[in-house]
Amino acid sequence: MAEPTLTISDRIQQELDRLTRAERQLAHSILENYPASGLGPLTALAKDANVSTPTVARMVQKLGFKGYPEFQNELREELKAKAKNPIAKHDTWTEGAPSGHVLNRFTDAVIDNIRHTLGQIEPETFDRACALIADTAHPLYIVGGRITHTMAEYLFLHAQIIRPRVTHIQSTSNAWPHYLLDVGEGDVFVIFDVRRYENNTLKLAEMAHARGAKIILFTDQWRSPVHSLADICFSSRIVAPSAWDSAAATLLLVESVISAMQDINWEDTKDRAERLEDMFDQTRLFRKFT
Amino acid sequence: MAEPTLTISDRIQQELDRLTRAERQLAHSILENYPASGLGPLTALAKDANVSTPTVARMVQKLGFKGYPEFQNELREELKAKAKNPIAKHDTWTEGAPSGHVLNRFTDAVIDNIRHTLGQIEPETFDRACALIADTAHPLYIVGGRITHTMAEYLFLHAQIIRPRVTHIQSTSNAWPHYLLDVGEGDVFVIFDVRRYENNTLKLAEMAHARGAKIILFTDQWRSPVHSLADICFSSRIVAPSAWDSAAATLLLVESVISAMQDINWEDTKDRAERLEDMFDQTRLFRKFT
DNA sequence: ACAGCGTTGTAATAAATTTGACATTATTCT
DNA sequence: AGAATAATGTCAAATTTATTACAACGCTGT
Repeated sequence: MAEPTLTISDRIQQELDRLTRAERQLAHSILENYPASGLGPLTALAKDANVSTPTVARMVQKLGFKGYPEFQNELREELKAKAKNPIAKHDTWTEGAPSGHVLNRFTDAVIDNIRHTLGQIEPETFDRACALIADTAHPLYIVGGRITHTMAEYLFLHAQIIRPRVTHIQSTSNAWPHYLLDVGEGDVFVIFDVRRYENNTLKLAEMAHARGAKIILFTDQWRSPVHSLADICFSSRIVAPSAWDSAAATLLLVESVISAMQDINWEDTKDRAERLEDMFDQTRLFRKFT
Repeated sequence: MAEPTLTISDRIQQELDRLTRAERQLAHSILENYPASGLGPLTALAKDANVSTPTVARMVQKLGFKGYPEFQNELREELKAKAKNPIAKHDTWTEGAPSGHVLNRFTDAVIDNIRHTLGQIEPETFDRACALIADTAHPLYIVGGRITHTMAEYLFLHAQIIRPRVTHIQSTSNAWPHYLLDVGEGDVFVIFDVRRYENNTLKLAEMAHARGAKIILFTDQWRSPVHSLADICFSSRIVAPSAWDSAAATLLLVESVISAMQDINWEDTKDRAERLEDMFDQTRLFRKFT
């Protein structure tokens, strides 16, 4: 399908010469605040341009639309496309694969999720969360559920290098109450809970909250019930062309948190990472070369 | 005049908790294509969000507008203001954060990684890999290392729903040789191995290869030594503005594989997923509503 | 100057959108 | 488990909005 790629703005400018006096007046009024003015009621647009309503109706028909509503519809489509576009300039991500291929469809969805997720985050909130997570004055607990424990563990594995006193709890394990024994005022909990919200996770959050712990929640756009207990809540978009959800946007947030954490405690982190390297050397766990 | 500088989008997000189910559904629909969808007729918006028209009317009143037209009016004002604003907003992902903020820098890197990663994949190779992974005629083994076992487990958790005979092996566990006892000709191994390539993983791959297993490798752009044994190799870009690497592109591939797998075995998957739901219902592990 | 034609506005009509009243359904609390 | 309450949808009335018909105006050329 060959996209016209001709915006209404373009079309109006093209026709400008063929338009009559009142119509030109109107055209300029539309272009003045494009596309906002065209999206209001016909009456308002006419008054704005100091022309009569039928002039508006006639002009949109001259431009090839059946009526004003159809004209507005296309304006809105344009707006939608514009919002999507900055990133979607890639027709296909994988060369040689049709745009309907899983890889392309899935990647589109993930990029979209990322954009929406990031768009909803206030940088101050994010910074505050990172400061809390990086604060070594309080123990850090990381909690995940059935699927999300993978994200929790990913965070844990890195947090463990960056700072001491980090614990990973799986809410699906029935041993989780044990961990709460030592929890006190001001301890920090990072909790992951996405769709198919888990009862165990909620109970755990309630108990942690009752003990005065601060809760940072990573959830989806519909928000886990834990969010009412959370001090800070990040909701990622997780929709994907699949029977299951995508964790990609969540992972991006987690990795950003890790990156921010290490910047906060850089001296410590460097030191700890070096000591870790030494220990790895002694265990011969990794290959020295290649 | 003190401008509130609070966009409707902000206000909706702020109120999100106080909104009811149908209203939240609607709110998400508005934010999905913001502000385009809110500028159409109330009727269309309601249909889009699968709620009734009065729900829309009620919500905009809850947000403090006299009626839908007034709501639209403010949306248009917002749009005008945005268009007038000399700073082109959309070069940062998180509004309000400077382009040097971790979130923006990290996201840029991840999108770039995704682009590079996808650009190097041949769709035929990908399809072949998915066919192998989905083929229930052979057992499937999924192997991960120190950090990558989180990706391995993510794949495992989903693969387990989609097909039988899936096993997750952590190469860092010293029990991994046990798993190789039963491995035979044609078994399929999915192996994750990224920088700081692990000796255990390589040994495991060698033994699996010696037994005639097929190996599908997920590695980074520098390629794990396992790649010489692999039938299929995917290398993701993993560079990030951080002391550690980003797994986001790898996760995207994994999720795409999951999506493709389920399409291949859809009948089976559906059946298995339903049975799983039943079992979940019986365990009361998840919340039924909200 | 005035006939003719194209342009524009006024007013009435038709169509649509929005809002309000009420019944039904879901949820919460006891 | 059942009553009370809140949420949601259906339907109809009211309002707004778009369109059409027609009259007035102004320009152009003879």
